[in-house]
Amino acid sequence: MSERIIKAFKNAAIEKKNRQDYFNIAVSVDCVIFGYDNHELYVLLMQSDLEEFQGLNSLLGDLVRPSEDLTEASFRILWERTGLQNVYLEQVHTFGKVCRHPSGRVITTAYFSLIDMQHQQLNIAEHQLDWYPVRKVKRLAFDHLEILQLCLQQLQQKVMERPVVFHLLPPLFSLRELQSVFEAILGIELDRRNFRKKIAIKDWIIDTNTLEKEVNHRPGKLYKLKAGLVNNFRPYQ
Amino acid sequence: MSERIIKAFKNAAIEKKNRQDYFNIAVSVDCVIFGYDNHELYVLLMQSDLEEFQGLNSLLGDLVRPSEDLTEASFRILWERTGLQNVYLEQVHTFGKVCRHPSGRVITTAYFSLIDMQHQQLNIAEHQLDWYPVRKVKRLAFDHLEILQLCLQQLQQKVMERPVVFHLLPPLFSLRELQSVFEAILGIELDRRNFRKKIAIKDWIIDTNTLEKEVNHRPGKLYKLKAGLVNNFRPYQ
DNA sequence: TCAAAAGTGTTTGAACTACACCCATGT
DNA sequence: ACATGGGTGTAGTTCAAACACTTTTGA
Repeated sequence: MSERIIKAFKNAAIEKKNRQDYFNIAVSVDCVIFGYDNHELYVLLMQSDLEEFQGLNSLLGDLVRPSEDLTEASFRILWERTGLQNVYLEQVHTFGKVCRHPSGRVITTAYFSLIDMQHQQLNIAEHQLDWYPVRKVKRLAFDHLEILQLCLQQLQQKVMERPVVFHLLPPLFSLRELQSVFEAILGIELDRRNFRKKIAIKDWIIDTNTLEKEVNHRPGKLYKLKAGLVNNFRPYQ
Repeated sequence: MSERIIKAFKNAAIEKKNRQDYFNIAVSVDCVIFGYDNHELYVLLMQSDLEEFQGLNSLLGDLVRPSEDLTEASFRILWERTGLQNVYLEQVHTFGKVCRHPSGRVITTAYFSLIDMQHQQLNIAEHQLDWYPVRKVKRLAFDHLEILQLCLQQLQQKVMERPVVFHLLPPLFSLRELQSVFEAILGIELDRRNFRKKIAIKDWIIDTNTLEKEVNHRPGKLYKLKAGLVNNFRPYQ
């Protein structure tokens, strides 16, 4: 099998290499799991158990098994570490520097994921996971800080173009909450009236004719995401 | 070394796997090399030498060596197959389906590249390469058609935002040529006056105070790309 | 009645679209 | 002189930003 792969690539002016050489790269995926709560964007991190990175946090990642697709591996990691299924995942970039992992050659494909951290029950304690405000994350193991930053940047770029933020919110949400999510992601304040106009134009949400409850001010209308706008299991664009 | 990698990933609820299992994924890169000539966008393809895909073309790709970065691998392929150096490369996506390669498990990271096909001398004949109009490519080996389409889409999305098209042109070019490149990439016609206004606003190019020569009509002014706008060797965004 | 957030419209400048005529050069 | 593309401006429209007051509810 693997001899076939090497043969299949023999065509160019490459040197002959033996099996050992070509199958010496491990493949992993790392998931940047974003959550939102109370005007703040969070990322789910675990404690690195690598001695080189003692005391540092890292993203949730794992080696990809030969029998699973890259996306399957990401869904598996989310499932194994958090118990979540049916989450939104989007591939961002593959990091392939020779020395990015201290134990050997590992390339990793980064995905970001958006989840409703208030209403999904995570097995957080069980796996030593914790939510950290993205703003405050200054150091991570490996090149994970770089990965986090690129995923955030990607999220920022897409957030106004496509209806993705709704994965961070419960099924029913107020416009105030929605605006707050945008502000947390973009790191800027938005004008309420202009924001509402923009959202109205996008035609992403539906007025449910219900109101917020248990809130000590005038309750806002609750909206829901329009059906059919999101493909959860779309591995790319 | 590789035992260390497996150990390094032991933390989660993964099953113990032996080395064989984890190092059974090969890693390759595939390059979508775009060129422009005479109102048409081209892509550089080679004949697939895999029996499963006899008669079909494929992108230029190769296995990544354990000792080289992912980007280095792409530059190497470009260099080995075309003799080109210093080209513009941008990572697009990593394709990781289990069955995408008939000979075994190979994940591949796709890059696109933009080169000035009129003025760069390629070793085309030597490697059975050829330029094909992107519009006309209907079938390719592996999942390479999908890769090509995604790269084109990415190029289309970026082309108005960032000064990348200039890599498809010689150092000096007329506005007519520039517009033509945009039209070829986007597959639409543009209004000349509006296009010029838009480009003027971007502040990407400089009037060189020279004129086209050997043209049987009124010669256009020649422009050049403003210095400092492009990082060639930027592996992502 | 107060605090806190909900809800709502108008004005201005910038950018985008559509569109037509004269100009410079080679043959 | 003519054919070919080079070069330019204006009017109408759409989009983004700035900005303030009234309303509803709970305490």
